Amino acid sequence: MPELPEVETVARSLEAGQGTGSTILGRTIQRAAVAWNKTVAAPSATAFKKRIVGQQVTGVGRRAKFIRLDLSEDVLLVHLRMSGDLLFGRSDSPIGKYSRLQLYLDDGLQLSFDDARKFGRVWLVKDPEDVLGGLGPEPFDPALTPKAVHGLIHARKRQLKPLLLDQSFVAGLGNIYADEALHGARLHPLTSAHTISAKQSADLLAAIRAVLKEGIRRNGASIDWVYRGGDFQNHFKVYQRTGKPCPRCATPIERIVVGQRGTHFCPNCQIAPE
DNA sequence: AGGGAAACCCGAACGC
DNA sequence: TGCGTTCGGGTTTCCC
Repeated sequence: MPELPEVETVARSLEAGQGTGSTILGRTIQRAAVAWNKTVAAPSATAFKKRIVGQQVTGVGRRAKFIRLDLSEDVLLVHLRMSGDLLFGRSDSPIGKYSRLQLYLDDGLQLSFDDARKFGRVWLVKDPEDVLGGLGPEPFDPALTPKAVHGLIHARKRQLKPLLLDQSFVAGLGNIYADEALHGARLHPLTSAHTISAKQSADLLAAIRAVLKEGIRRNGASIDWVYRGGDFQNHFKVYQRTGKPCPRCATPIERIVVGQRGTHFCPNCQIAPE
């Protein structure tokens, strides 16, 4: 077994089944501790613990913003929301101030779900579709051709920004990536979906993929005081850059609120709808 | 169908 | 220094 640091952020390595992901595979959950009841989506922390103990990790993966651990009987789904973190380390590591759930594995290993703001949730379900069923396609799904995307967008009479955040439309975009993608495609966040051209739909799809790729390459964004190791926040073009020059045309970035969400855009590159 | 608002949280950043 | 207030992230739920 590879030498382990005390704790290690696990989310990134799970999808590929590399590193921590492969280290977890095959291990059995010996004991579970729930430090914040609401972290466990349902039905109760006691039932959750009773059910998960004894199960073996048979697979790891991701769907949209959910981390997925396949267990021998059930599937454990983890949503980090804003401030959540999944940490892997030795079971004798001190329990963090914000630890909400600990899973003790064999061989002295521990998987811990930490979350300062208590927004994150975990689900233990027989059928992951109970939780994931409503999600739209993955942005990198090959079936999502420019033509298919244009068909989907054109069918919607909705502002682009809330549409991109709608997980049932396309799964996996958050506020940062929606703003950055719209800037990349030179589309104004308030544009009605059904008014955009096929070319613009294709540009939007390309921009979504480009922004996600860059975010992944930079290990994600560490915003606020929540540090997770990534540095994408130093490369935002519009997000949280109100008043600063657009990297494309130097016009000051503006901030508006759309669907209760802070929305950043360049008023010159991203032309407002009539 | 789409939009708006509130609720869930709490550390940080602000105003006084 | 120490209060009180506001903010924002993702999602669900409810209401117009």
